[in-house]
Amino acid sequence: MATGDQARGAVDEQPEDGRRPTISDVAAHAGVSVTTVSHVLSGRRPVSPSTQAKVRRSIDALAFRPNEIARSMRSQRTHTVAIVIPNIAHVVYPVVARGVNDELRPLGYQTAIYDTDGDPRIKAEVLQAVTARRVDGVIMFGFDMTSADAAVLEEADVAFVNGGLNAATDGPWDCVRSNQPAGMQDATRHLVGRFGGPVAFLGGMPGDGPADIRESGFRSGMAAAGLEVDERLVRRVPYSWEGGRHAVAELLAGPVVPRSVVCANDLIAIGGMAAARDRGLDVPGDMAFTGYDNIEAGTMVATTLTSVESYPNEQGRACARLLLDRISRGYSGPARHVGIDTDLIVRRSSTPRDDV
Amino acid sequence: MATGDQARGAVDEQPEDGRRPTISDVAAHAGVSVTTVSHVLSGRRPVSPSTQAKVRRSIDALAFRPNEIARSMRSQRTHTVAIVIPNIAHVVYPVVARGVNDELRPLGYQTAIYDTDGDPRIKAEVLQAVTARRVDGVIMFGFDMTSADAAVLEEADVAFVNGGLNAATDGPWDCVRSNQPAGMQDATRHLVGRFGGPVAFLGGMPGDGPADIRESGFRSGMAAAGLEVDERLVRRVPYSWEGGRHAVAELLAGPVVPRSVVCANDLIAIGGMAAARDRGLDVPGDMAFTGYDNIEAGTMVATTLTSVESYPNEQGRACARLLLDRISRGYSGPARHVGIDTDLIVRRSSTPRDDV
DNA sequence: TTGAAAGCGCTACCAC
DNA sequence: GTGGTAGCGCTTTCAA
Repeated sequence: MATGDQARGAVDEQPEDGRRPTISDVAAHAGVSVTTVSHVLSGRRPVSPSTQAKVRRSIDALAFRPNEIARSMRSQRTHTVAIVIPNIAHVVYPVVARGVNDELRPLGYQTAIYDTDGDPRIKAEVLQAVTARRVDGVIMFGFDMTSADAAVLEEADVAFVNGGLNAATDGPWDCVRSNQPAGMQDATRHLVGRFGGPVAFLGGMPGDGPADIRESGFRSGMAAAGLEVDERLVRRVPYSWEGGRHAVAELLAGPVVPRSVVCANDLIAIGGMAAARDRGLDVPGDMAFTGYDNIEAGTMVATTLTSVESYPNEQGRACARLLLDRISRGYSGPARHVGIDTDLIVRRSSTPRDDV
Repeated sequence: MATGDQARGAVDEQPEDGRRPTISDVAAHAGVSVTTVSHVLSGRRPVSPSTQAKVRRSIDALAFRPNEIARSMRSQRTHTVAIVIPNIAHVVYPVVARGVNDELRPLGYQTAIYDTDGDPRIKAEVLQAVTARRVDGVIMFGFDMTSADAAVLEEADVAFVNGGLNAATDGPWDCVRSNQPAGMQDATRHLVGRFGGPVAFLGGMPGDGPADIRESGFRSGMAAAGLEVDERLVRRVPYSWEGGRHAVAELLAGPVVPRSVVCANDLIAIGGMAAARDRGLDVPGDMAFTGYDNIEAGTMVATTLTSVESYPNEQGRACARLLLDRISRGYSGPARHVGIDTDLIVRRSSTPRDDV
């Protein structure tokens, strides 16, 4: 059969000397200049069809792949974007990273994920590493970004976007923020509207996520509903199942038992529901709950959990778009701040039986 | 106060022309040759203390950071390792990535995570990209790696390790495998030993994870326990809560109701338990379950789930170590295959009440 | 103990 | 339509 020609085209004709073929190997093989090879590769200059064909044949024959490092060295572009996050094992960050990747890959950019383990020292190292490696842009997600961080990036002349956690005050750089106060407020009003008070708030520990911002959302939700906050029902606990379980157990032993419990994340809520159930309470009949993050586990528990969805994928995409504006669309205007709205996903933990 | 000197040392004295300082800027500033600067940086050649001091002062003054791209261009090493995974949003992969990172970072390597979205076309692209960017090594995790993949890597002369899914037959390259058959077998024997038959197996869909390998583990567990497999109780369902719920609902409507249910992952098990509970069954009183993966949700459900822990972090670390042997410790011997054992984490779903 | 200079593989400016 | 060649910023001979 006549399989010979095409098949042979892809075969490495070069003596295998361990060295990858370079552009000048191709030029020599095709009998043209490196300039010409470069131009058939880039298409930045017309090359006659016959020469093109020759060159392409040589490229195939030698299995030539341009060395991106050398390319970057000249062009000062790496077509790589770094996303720096505190902890890849945390629920939301992988989804954010996917969003970034989804937006970037079609445009020929690679996304490299860097994990700092929530350690500022490692963050600094990573920042040095990515700037030294000359990535085209950096997405800092889930950090309260400091001016020092920004200075490192600016000095290295690499574009960046900050996303994720709401900072006390956003710096003069591009930001993507989930509208968490509104999310908490929605949850609070929803719960109060359906079940009334007393209302408890189980917040996360400060420094381990957006603790304060969610509490303030709760408070404004209460204000909007015209209710006073009972400070005895406001607790800061670890962002964990155990934290929620413990807190609800304590509330149940306390002077005021809440009718509604607004939780700063789903783990707290799920733990809280478990504690309520352990004491023989019905959820939501005796005590209603909302969570935050809309994790999968919330759909798998006996009483499915009403939760705030913050669309981390979309947050990632938004970061990527802001960054692309700067690194490939030439935007160099003032910093932009984009907000991503949340949605309340209502499930059984806040749905009176009659409504089912 | 005498803060002047140190503070000023870190200040950029160079007129800000937008260009980052290079090694020759430092040389000029210090009044030495670039060679000397290079050697104080690398320590590969003795430099007189006074010269060293001069150079270091200039480095600080100019805030010089060596350009890693240029460095890589000469040295052909990037000190970057890529880990390629099918889906960063899947439970286990982030943990694997952390394991890799934990092992690599102390040695000065960066870990860049690449997500293929489970798409072989994207996998090929990523492989091309990663080799063109000349990473020092690649960890392919969670793929049934093909010889074609291996060929790409080998031709590019980049070291690699395959980890995660058990392939039908491992290729002639370094592999890290979780000992899944033994894990399933343990779970099966555990369940049978405590509750006996009939025993059901709810496996995942082929092509969407290690479906066959887990089923074969189940079968050998049954054989070890001296029980026949009732084929009516062996089902392949999606690796999801809904898949498990549906399957158990069907089993309950069928001719044989299982006493024990071995599930190929935790989602299936949790969904299955929900279905059992919906029909008024007690878990484990009427029907006992085991899962696989030991996800967090398994500790948050009403009846906590017995599950197989496969130590993905350790799998990642093992991959990293094998890779390091090749890229920095000069190992070039034959392919090595390392297995990571699993443990059965016993919880309430398989613990008779008396035992609690 | 120090320097000059030749590249690493590529792009782009100039020339023809 | 095509080619020569000067760098990108660094490391590493070779020479002093």
